[in-house]
Amino acid sequence: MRKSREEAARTRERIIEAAADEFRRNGIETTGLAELMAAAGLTHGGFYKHFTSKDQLVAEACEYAINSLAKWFDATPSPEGKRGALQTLAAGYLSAGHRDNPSGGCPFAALGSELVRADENTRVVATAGLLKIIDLIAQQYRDVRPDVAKQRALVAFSTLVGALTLARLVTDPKLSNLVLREAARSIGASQPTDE
Amino acid sequence: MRKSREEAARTRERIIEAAADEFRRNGIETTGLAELMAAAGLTHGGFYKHFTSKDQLVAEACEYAINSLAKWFDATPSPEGKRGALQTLAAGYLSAGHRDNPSGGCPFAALGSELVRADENTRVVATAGLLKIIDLIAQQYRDVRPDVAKQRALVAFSTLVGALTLARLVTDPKLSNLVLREAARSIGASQPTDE
DNA sequence: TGTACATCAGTGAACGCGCGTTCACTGATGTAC
DNA sequence: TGTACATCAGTGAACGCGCGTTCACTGATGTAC
Repeated sequence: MRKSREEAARTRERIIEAAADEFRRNGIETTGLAELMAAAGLTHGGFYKHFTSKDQLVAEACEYAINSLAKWFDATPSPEGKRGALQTLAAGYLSAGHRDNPSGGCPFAALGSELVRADENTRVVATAGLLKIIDLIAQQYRDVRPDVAKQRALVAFSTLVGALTLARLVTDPKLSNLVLREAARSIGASQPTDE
Repeated sequence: MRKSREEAARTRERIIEAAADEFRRNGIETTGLAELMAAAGLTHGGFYKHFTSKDQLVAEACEYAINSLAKWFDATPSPEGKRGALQTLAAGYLSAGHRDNPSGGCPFAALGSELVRADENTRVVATAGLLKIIDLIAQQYRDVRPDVAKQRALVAFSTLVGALTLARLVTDPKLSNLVLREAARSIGASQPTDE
């Protein structure tokens, strides 16, 4: 039954990816290890060959999810049409697609209130990840001092996370769309277009 | 052992209050009924004399918590010193006290990502509650049309919820304070002072 | 107003269930000579 | 390069535990006459 080193490393990565998806879709506390290992195509017994505890996996899955978000933030902002880069970024984050598919999306929105109660290590990872994200957003605020850009980025990201969370929990689709639209508009307005 | 009708009604209310507190402090899925009933000074067996299921309690506790928030939003906004009513409201919501004591505070920030996965009835209650809160905030945007005020209130509340959530999950106290401060400043700036 | 009976709020033990974690086992992979 | 042995990734059963829920019971409250 033993697998080669490379295959084992790939398995480990597969568990992290499955965990990142399942946690964001279904919640951290609500997702069991058996369900998770099954999603990775394994039985639950092998889990502890790769991780020392669920908490360790939570931290690594959180890191993985934040890195995905950072990659997206880094790749997205090429201005399209009349929109500036920041508008494009906000529109993508606050899209119906992102709202309706938490699994591949922002872990701060999908897990925000759960992360508050997560163990120290996970919160340290989340803090470092947040700073990375803030830096990427801050780069979109040109023509202002770096510390001002960071301040604006913090506010913008707060609005993004809050709006996506509210848009997801609301049962009225029109209200949900309104939240997304207005938040996107407000962030777009905070930085004038290149026109 | 039987209690009078009034006492039973008071017990029911006590359970709801304890649940609203414990859920916000400890999470919905993470808080057991036994723990909850103990917090209300009862044994867990009696729970089903008052509620048909945990889900029903979740919905009622959520409603209770939102009503508390609405009362606070309704009572707070008397401008103090140089601040306008909206600034005062944002400063209170984004205070260190609120951040450090989720139990009596905003359920959208404390439970946001859990409410997304809550049962239909709870989300309906949360949606109605959100509309009430938005209306109260919108009243602070004078001199604009009501629909514009509602749009601004939605954005402002998104920022409040997102900022408080991020401020709570971060392990660095300075960063946490910065998030609160900048979000408060941005909301204050969206409506000029009365001066 | 007093008595007899029904009601039901609250207790505490018990239910099945799924959780995170452990463990004996399997057999392909890696290592030593 | 070939053989013998150690390693260890993955399996599947089992562990104790706490969960939401049920239930028989208690005894004060409420109701009927």
